[in-house]
Amino acid sequence: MASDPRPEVSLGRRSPMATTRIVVADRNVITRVGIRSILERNAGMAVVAEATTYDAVIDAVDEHGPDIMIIDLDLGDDTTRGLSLCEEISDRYPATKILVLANTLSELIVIEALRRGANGYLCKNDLKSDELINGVKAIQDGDTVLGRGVGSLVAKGLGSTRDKTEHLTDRELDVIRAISRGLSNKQIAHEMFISESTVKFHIQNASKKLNSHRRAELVHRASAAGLIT
Amino acid sequence: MASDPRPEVSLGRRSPMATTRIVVADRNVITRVGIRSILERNAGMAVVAEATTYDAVIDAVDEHGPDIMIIDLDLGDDTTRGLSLCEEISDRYPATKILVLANTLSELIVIEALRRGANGYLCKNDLKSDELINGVKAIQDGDTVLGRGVGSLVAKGLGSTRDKTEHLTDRELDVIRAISRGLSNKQIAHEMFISESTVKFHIQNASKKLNSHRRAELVHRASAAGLIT
DNA sequence: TTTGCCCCTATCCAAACGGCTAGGTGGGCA
DNA sequence: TGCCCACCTAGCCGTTTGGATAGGGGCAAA
Repeated sequence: MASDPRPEVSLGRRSPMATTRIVVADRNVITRVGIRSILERNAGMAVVAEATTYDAVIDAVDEHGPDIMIIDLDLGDDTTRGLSLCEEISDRYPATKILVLANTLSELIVIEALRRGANGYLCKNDLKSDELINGVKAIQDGDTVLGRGVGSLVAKGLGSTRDKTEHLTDRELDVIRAISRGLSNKQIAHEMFISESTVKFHIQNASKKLNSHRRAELVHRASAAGLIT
Repeated sequence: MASDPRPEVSLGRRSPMATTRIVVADRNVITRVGIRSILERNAGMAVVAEATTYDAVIDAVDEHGPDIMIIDLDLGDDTTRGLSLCEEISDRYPATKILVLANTLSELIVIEALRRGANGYLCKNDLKSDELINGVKAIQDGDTVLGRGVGSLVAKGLGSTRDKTEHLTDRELDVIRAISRGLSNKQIAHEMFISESTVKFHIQNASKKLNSHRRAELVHRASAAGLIT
């Protein structure tokens, strides 16, 4: 809990004696405790609050105005809300840097997160302790940090996917979710009160965006991207 | 690679009142550190080793013969190997209890894990610290522990799904993976050196087992069950 | 006001799919 | 030895798709 004040070297560019105040948002205790332990082994970092829901994140930031916000986008059942959260925080508290700490690596999400104000994106899997610590430091220094694999993924997709990816629209997502439940176009049309043609239209558009040619692939990609559950 | 930066306490031989010796297997440092912190806040529990790969788990168990093995099935890219691991450990070291600590809640995986020798299944999401600690204690006492939500899920599925679920066979999984890549039956047939009929055959069988009627749904269910990535 | 996006609809056709029945092979286990 | 099971193949038929093309209406930002 209490950070042990080990006199570490490299106070770097930051002003001496300044503690980096961090808020951690993750629905998973184990992860929260883990992050806290790793960071607080490091002089000058203190986790001042933990949050487990979207609303709690807002409250925590309001209350503590932290230097860094470490957040797992997947707090509830909807990653999209996590993204909005990035936007809201970076709008209202430009001084608070945001580090996304994700379970999965998805190009779509990375790009969206960065567009909405995230300053870094690390993937929990195979992350090393010092990568986390250095990432936090770098972000505080104003850098943008993309973890191993993340950077290349984004770079690779910048030319090709980025322009056409953007978002899937709400209707497109609805349709994909319906497809994942095994419904036919006719059934989806009936359920959504639209014509079968429209269903096909949405599917075609979503397919172009996710670069797939079969509904099964579409579902898989959307699923892998965390867009559907 | 280099494991934890904290010095381990070696306690010599196990005395009657000895500590519970625990091995933690998870590819995620944050999680490993978190589990260690939570457990070691508790007198009488010591994490004696950490492992990040399937092979390392075997080595660790060989070397330490722990009382409890806490494992995330999803160590590599193949959950199935995690399941085999449960089987191997519980065969070779019946005294070592196995607690599965999963990211996702999947009926199929829970049942498989239990059948293969796991003594408990907790879901990391929304898990509380004391649930973890109490779970470990209960398992050491010989109980089987199913976390909140897990138990009811299994119970609900016992009559319906269990008999027909069984396993998907290797070929069935191969086919599903191919489908998720957007391949047509013809393409899959070509890729797997079998006839289109056979592809359809595997799909039909897999569909019955996962109770789906459309390949898109099949992919989604397999994906949700962690059977494909 | 123009532009752009999202949403909706339509029709056409070849290809793919699902659901079925009815077989054949080889390995492992009782 | 016989049975079970994973695996493989075949053909049929109606339905569902993918892909393309060609529109119209509404709403908001530029």
